[in-house]
Amino acid sequence: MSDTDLAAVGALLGDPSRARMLDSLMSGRALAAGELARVAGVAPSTASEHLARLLSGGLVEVVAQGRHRYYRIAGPAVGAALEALARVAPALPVRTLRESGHARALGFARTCYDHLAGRCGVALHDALLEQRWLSEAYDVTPAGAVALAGWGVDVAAARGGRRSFARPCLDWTERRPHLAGALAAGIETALLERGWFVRRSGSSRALRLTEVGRAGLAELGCELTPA
Amino acid sequence: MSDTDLAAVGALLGDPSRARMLDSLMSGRALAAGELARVAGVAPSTASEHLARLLSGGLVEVVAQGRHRYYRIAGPAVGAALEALARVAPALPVRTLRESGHARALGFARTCYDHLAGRCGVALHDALLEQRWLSEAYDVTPAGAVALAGWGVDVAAARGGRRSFARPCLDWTERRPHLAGALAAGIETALLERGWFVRRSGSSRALRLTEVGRAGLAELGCELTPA
DNA sequence: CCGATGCTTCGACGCCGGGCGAAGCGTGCG
DNA sequence: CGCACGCTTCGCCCGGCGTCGAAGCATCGG
Repeated sequence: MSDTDLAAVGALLGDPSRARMLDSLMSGRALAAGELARVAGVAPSTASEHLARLLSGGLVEVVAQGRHRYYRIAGPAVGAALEALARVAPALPVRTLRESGHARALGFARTCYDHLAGRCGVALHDALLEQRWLSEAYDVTPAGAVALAGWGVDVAAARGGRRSFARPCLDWTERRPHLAGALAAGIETALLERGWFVRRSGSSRALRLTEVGRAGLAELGCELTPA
Repeated sequence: MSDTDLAAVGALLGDPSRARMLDSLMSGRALAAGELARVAGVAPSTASEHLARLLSGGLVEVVAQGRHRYYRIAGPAVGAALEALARVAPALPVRTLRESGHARALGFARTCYDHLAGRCGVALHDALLEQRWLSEAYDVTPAGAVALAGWGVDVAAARGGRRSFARPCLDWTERRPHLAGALAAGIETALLERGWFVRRSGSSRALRLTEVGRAGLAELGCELTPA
């Protein structure tokens, strides 16, 4: 009847527990089954069944390490689909102060699969173009190559893979583009490495901008409202 | 707990009946509730409930016309999400000869939300670049503007909207890009208008290449295996 | 080796939601 | 004006799936 089984993958995403797990994994990190059980708020046994389903559905992949099994998003296509879906999903009404704080933090800086998003992500995107580190065709300029290398970004490696090098990705909170693609992933890694951002404890995707990071972004000409 | 309600959208897509409805609507056309009930294979009452859910979830919108209510995909963002999801969804094992024929037809030519996809879509994409109607940055060249105007494509209108003008979109059967965006939608409309393609009866998305269309594509340098 | 830890499998339970037919409501045709 | 038609709402049934705890397997530490 149908060509692809849209319903099957939809059903996988349709369960709140599984959705929370996937949302956590959208940080780009691989998480152990136990941690995923905790973020989903279910018993380990329940989480295990969910993960088995996600696995056989091809949405996540697993790597066994010792007595832990680490799960992660199966590939860029899955990440892209989740991004696209999140853009459609309506924002939940904010209920508690805690959630409100969390939402504000997400709007300011978060990871989007494996790259930087939120107001910081958009600001960085704009700055990279403004400073001509990136051309309008989203290619790295000679000046940009030097500067990015100074940040510890391996531009050549980002260009190597099959994954798209760099592209704009519409930010679902800002409604303006941030940078996505292999290069964006490399930049994200480098900025975490350099301590410009740290992952907020207790939240899977929210990031905190450090003083070092704020100074670094300011040097690029990024204007950021405090938080 | 969560920022967006991924699960809510997923649950909407997770039901086979709703998925079939959405798949039909991915043709870009608006369909009446009764037709959607038929393609989903459920009673009108059941279909009505599904449509009410899709409506309140913001995935479809409705326009009342006489005693019919026509439903269609709510917007480009929803279409993009469904496309991205279809790329993740595994192809179902083909069970019947009829389905096999259908699958072959889909692989050859189909609509992807509102533009041309499948082998024909990829061939057209390649030809547009090859003939330099489109630049490598996916902008229409002067020669392309003239030629497309001859097809009846309103290039200026496509450029006007907020929607992206033209961009590559990875084809999930060919694993090579076809053309998407406002321009692609205009081209699709023009080619249907000119009778290069006709919608296959009984299938929502599959297209049949006419003799006129085959000749036209050949003139562009498209090489197409028979079917 | 034996216990602790992390994860999965199994069995049982409960509930949500998809299914239908009948009835209600609005529109269009004769 | 009244019947026919398209669609939705309502009440009901039932199957599927998410949930947990207990038990079964691996791996690591002593």
